[in-house]
Amino acid sequence: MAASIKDVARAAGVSISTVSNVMTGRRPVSSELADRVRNAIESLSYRTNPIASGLKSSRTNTIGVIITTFQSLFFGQVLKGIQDAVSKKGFMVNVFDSNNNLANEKRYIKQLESFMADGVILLSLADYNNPEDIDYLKTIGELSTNRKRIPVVGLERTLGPAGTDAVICDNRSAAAAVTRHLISKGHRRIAHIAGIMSMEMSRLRLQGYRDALTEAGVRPQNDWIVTGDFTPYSGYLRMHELLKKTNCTAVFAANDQMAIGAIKAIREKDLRIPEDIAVAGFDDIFPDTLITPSLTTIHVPAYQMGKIAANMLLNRIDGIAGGPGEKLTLKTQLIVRGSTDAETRSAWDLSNW
Amino acid sequence: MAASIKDVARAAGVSISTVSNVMTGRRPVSSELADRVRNAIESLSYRTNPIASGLKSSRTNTIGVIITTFQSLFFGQVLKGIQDAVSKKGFMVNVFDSNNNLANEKRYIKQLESFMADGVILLSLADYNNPEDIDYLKTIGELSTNRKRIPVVGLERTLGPAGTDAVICDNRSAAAAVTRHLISKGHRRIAHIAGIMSMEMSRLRLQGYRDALTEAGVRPQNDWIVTGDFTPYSGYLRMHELLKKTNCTAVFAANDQMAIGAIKAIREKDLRIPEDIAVAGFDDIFPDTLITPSLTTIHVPAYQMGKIAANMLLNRIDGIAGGPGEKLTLKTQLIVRGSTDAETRSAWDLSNW
DNA sequence: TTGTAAGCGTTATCAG
DNA sequence: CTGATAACGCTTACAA
Repeated sequence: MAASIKDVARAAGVSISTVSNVMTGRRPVSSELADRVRNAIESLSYRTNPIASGLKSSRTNTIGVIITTFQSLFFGQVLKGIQDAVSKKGFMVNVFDSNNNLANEKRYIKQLESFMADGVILLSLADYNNPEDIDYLKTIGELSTNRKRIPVVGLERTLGPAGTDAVICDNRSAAAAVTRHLISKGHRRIAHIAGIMSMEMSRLRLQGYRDALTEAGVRPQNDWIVTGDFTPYSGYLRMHELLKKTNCTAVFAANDQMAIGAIKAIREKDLRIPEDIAVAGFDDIFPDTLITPSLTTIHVPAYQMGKIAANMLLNRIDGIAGGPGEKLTLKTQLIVRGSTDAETRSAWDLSNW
Repeated sequence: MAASIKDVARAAGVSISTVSNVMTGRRPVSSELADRVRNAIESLSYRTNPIASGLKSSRTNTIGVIITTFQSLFFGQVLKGIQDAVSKKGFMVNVFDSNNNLANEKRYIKQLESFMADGVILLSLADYNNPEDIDYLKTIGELSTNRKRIPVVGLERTLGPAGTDAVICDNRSAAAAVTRHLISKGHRRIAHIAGIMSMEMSRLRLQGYRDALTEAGVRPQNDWIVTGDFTPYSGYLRMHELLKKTNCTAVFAANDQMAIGAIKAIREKDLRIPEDIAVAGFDDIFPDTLITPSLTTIHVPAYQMGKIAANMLLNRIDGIAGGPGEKLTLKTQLIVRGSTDAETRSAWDLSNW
């Protein structure tokens, strides 16, 4: 059985509060007693029991992370960033995969709440254009202001008007940039494979696509816009639809995985990329440079996003950050590769995977 | 503030023990009182506080998972399997990335221990050929038998002679199989890019490679064997070395990521694959079919591995499984693709990522 | 500066 | 079957 604070107190011949004070440093202890306590701690190899401590102080040194799927290279990077940031501070990470299902997300939030997680990083599926979800989002907002105070940081979206922290990237303008790039290559009939539409991120990317087309005097046809679920296979299926219904010369997918699926579909029709159809994605995941042709995309600093989200959260937890929610927008960057520009050749990028 | 058991007891006009008994079902309660309690629970939306409960019962409903890196597609799949298995039972998963560093692994184990995790799934870096690590491995073994009883399941390796549970794949015979395949293609001078040698998995794969060569009457030269760290970049660097030092016509890398790095190096020398040099890997991660040529490999059922490991662990936790450690070996399968066989053409596999 | 003691929300052991 | 009550290991007023 592991030694408890009592054992240490007995061994050092002091009271348990003195031991506690040595451990936490919250109150001064004379150097003589402190030494005795430290010796006892050492020889009993005592460590405070975080469960007991948590019961009293409502602190678990655990943060929850809820993402929509582990099967995403993008979130793998984000998770890594989070882990790196919090593990230095001795926090543990409880990960959950909502599997793109809001019911799961809600369940996990409750679990985290009753588990007294110290904070949550959340990629929410709730939609504040949907009346049904509004209550839930309000609940999330209250988590931060409650007596229990579980700060929440949103990933890739704000969590409602209440204004909790969030770290996002400029989806709309980035989507416009990549669409503009397609236009600059002479394309006019540009299709879009959108992501899950209950996610704001997807709507913003669609919006940016529209912006750029409108700007160029092109009226996007309804036919040009199809909706996937961010998986490669959905990109593949939707692309086959587009090939049947439209005569587009370019397609912009809301993420790289769908773009890669789209490329497969295009290939099956023996069309050349980019000569017959140009393809662009969003995220910049490592397979982009492995495929031929390599994929034009928007680089999103996923690792940084995780790291920053974690640091925002830690600041809230420590009470360093106060006041209203902060929204941090990360810079993205257009990366032109062979799928839109036959001249460009890029080597396999082997770093970071 | 969330309702506590006291609030429920007061609202229902019963004692807290009765409430507890209704919650846990550990002792019978008259239907009348049970109803009153259930109503109170409902209207106060009471959930037992797992922290407090854990303090008393030494149960946290949390399992720890320590892997060597998140940056691996392989472990992403494993994690998904674990998550799927345990979340049904209401367990949370604490993930840690040891970053291929034994010191981190040890630290995380301690953290998990004092956190009273109910169990641990561990891909350990400790080496029981290394005297320094033996004590640590003994500690791991004791974790399961201690008074605290934290069962541990090993991933990809057994955890020492003590014999805790483990789920592995038949690394040695699979490595022999892939090497034999290379031999059957007419290769004699076959190089090997080994993994981190403190990991048993790496040694077994090397062993299998030797087995097959010996069997074919080929004496592997020392030059032919180099050591990487499982990253693509290390495969790239080691392959360049091999190209300089040897005149091998084939290379077997201990995992796919290194194999892909090797392919890049081979390409840079303007050599053809598989005509000039054939390449094979191990794991079967999804990028294998995205690259050209696609990569011959050993399919390891990563998701299953995670799921099975989790179920073994849950059985230990529930006390269903008793007795000595069980070692489960998963079947692997040789997958021949274009990197060793010019005739073979495989399409992009879009499933499961 | 130090010690005593009252909880935190449960579970488990007793009597009743 | 039910209800007091004592732990579990710690933090934190409050007293000394």
